[in-house]
Amino acid sequence: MRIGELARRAGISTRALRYYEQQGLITARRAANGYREYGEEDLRLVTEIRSLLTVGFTLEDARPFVACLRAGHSSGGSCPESVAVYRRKLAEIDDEIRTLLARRAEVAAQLTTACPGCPPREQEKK
Amino acid sequence: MRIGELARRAGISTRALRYYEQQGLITARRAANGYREYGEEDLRLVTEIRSLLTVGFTLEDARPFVACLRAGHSSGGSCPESVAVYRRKLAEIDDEIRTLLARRAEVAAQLTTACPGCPPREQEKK
DNA sequence: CTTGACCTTGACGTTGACGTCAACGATTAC
DNA sequence: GTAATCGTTGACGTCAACGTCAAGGTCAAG
Repeated sequence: MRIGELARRAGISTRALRYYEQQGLITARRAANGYREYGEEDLRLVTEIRSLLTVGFTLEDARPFVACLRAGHSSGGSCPESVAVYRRKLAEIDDEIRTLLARRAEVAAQLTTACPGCPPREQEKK
Repeated sequence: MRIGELARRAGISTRALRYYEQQGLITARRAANGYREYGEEDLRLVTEIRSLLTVGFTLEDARPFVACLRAGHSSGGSCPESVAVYRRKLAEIDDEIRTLLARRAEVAAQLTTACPGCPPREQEKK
């Protein structure tokens, strides 16, 4: 399939696909006229990249997952490099959560200080 | 005082001060030679801006606080516009926290799916 | 007089993942 | 043949809060 079809099926733009290729995440063989030609396995790669991006991974983070899939593994996350990225990401997310909780407390404190009558408006915990 | 001294006392760069001025957050009278001249109240403004930025506010968010201080209030957060920003920020922070918690769960789930033997490594709740 | 420390206004670089032209060739439909 | 729809490679724009030159003026000390 060509780039337009892959883009539609993956739900992204052709620009994004060319960008991924430029970043070395995916490759495409070329038809005689210079058009990019993709197979089903490329859709798989793009899908993996997308799902990683939507949970906050960078393209750089996605590299080992793509490599894992291309190495023949059924899951992009089953290689040790991918697992390492998972762990690092979890740590990063935990850090951000802690930072945000601290900020929230700080802002709430400033609000009650500056405006003693204002209701605190508790956050519901899940 | 001139820009260098204000920068030192506020703990920021002169570039940042010029940037704040360019964004209309602070103003400076000019000496005969063109140098910016600041007073103690400007240090107060800059300090307010800084403390807001460090808790995740944008310069745009800081505007009403600066206006509040310049209007003569002892606290930048005691004006209704500032309180509105406080509330909006709290909502934004809560949103981000929720998003991050969802992401964390998602990533943890993917990790255990891709690597069933890997220890979950629980996050400590505070 | 000249160094050195300060100040001035531009103006480009940073970061990530693309969006959005521009200017052009290829293919298909009619 | 020609219009519509695809594809190609650049290359600049986006967003925030500055960092980092560049090229030059100002001022006190020695």
